[in-house]
Amino acid sequence: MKSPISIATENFIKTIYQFHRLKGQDTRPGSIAKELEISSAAATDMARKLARKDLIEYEKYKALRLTASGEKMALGIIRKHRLWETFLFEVFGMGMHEIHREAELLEHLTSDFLADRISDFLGHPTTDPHGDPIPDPKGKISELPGTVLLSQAPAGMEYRISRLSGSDEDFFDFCQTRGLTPGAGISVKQQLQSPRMTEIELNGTVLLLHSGMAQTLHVLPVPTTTIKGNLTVSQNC
Amino acid sequence: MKSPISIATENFIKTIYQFHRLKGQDTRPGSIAKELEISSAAATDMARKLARKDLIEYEKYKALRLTASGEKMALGIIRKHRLWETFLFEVFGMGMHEIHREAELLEHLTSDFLADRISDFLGHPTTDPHGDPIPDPKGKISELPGTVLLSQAPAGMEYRISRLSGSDEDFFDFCQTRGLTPGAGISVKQQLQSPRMTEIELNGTVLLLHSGMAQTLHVLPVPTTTIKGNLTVSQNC
DNA sequence: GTATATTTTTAAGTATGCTTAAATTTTAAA
DNA sequence: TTTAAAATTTAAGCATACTTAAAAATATAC
Repeated sequence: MKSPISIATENFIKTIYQFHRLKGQDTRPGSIAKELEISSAAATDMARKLARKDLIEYEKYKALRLTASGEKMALGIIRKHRLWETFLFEVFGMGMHEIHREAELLEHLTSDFLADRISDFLGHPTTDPHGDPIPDPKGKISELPGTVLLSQAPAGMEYRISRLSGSDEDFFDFCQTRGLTPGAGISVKQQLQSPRMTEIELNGTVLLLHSGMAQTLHVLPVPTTTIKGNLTVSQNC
Repeated sequence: MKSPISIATENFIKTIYQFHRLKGQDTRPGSIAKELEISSAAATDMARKLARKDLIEYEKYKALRLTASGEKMALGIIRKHRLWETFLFEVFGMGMHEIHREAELLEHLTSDFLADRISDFLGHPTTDPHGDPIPDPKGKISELPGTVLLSQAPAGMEYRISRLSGSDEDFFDFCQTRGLTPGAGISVKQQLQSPRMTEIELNGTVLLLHSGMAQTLHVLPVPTTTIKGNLTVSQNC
């Protein structure tokens, strides 16, 4: 009696994966609940149910952890999400905030078959427009080692933007007009405390970003040589 | 307190619309239940709930009828379904049985915004690959007047295929190899009784179709002149 | 280290969307 | 027209996915 997987379950599993692997955030029921805008009680309830289905390892009062099968499911959903984002961006020319909103829905009713057709059509891309890696059909994902949050990047070094993990329109408008796109080269001038801000330079312009912003930008340190101009080519080709 | 529309509700409303308007079939709870593979009790239950939301007019023991608002909803879903089918067929080159299966899912999580983007991309098509009309964004649909089921088409006349309303792979394979596509010209030779069959000719070949088959093919009588060859241009351009 | 605050869990309850079984109504047949 | 068959409705029940409120456990502050 294998019950079909619900959208609620998919979102729950996906959120645990993202909080754990991508953001290093804690994965206790309360955090997941906040993200999904449900009560903590509902999250605990869901955790116990999914533990019975062997998707989550659950111990009272502990953080939630995905099982191998739960992780595989998460990667399948993320694959569909990122393929849709890439598709809507490249083929329909939709904006960065729009593609996320639509992919958030489509990911749940997309068959593995269709996901593969989208991937074929796009020429099997390895990253989406935000710079996030797209898992392969088997759930293999090539995370870039060495990527750090801009807010935690040591000052006095050169970096390349690897990801924009925000989701609202203003954020992407700002990034686009300033040239903050995946692949762009920047240098971090200073990490300021109280208020926490990050001073960066790109294209000869100095930007002072507040911590919220600096936490949504992921960067990759660039070996040594000076960066000239704004490289728009992705580092993941 | 407007509750969000569920997939179950959308399928229920859509089925009533299709049974009523497209097939002339009866729309009592039992018929809808059979189509959706749920119990009659569940269908009655759903009908009463949707009547409270003013999507259905419900009287005990009577056929179900959509309200204006229910019909508008149905047309919105059908628009998304047919846009997706057209898209998957034309852009991804997917087969007729595959596009239906995928559109059946995607239609439920597609925003009006995205539907319009798909329509833009395709150049605002008016019919899908089955020959079915695509409702416009306001729910206006241009049903072709005079379309009849092949099983009910008087013999001794010329017709043009207007729709293939089947859904399984074998059906479409047969239609494709025989040239039975929307726009193709045929002539009906005889309507046989016991067993009910329809004898047609197309491309100089005589085909004897059983009633189940002849009920899934919709045709449009052609005025007078003889049809030469297989016209593949749709009549809805 | 104890008190307090926070978080998690349990408990009780609700709406949706189904099920099966029994009762009722309608339809069709003899 | 009375009866039998078929369909619909009602009733009781279940799983999912939530809610709020109270209880229990954990974490933090003094």
